[in-house]
Amino acid sequence: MNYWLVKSEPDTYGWHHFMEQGRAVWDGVRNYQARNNLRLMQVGDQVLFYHSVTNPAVVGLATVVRESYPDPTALDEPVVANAATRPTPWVVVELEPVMALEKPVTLARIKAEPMLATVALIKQSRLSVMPIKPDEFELILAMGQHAAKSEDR
DNA sequence: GCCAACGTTGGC
DNA sequence: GCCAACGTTGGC
Repeated sequence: MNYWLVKSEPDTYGWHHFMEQGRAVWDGVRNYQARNNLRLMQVGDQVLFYHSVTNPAVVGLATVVRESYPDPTALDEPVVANAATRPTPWVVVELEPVMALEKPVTLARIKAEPMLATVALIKQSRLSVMPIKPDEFELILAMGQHAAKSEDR
């Protein structure tokens, strides 16, 4: 099993919206590195759901329920002239929520944790779909389940 | 609202 | 193939 982190702006598509829908087609990714990561996702992989821009934090856990297929929202775009023979290069996966974290793991806490200094979230702040190492994943999840810490929010 | 970092585009 | 200009993302 692999572990990932996906970003979404809460004002555009937040965790609560995701929970209400119960399932999301993760479309609109238009970055090759992020696309490559989508292609590697397998059913059952665990996905951290991160809110960017507004109160940046990991807020929930999701899982992959359908592997990558061509992004239907890309078909209208003038990406490829010969669309008849060459499909869009962009893909989607489908995700379902597993649980909300008891306490959001803020970007500030992630940055303050030495063991998380190498996560792509920090090193490559603009990447919207990134792999997470198992140890890092477990730590972030644990940080989100410990209601004790009082220093933030 | 500002700005730094990054990715993409297009001229040469 | 290089690089400047430009657009976008995302933290603060």
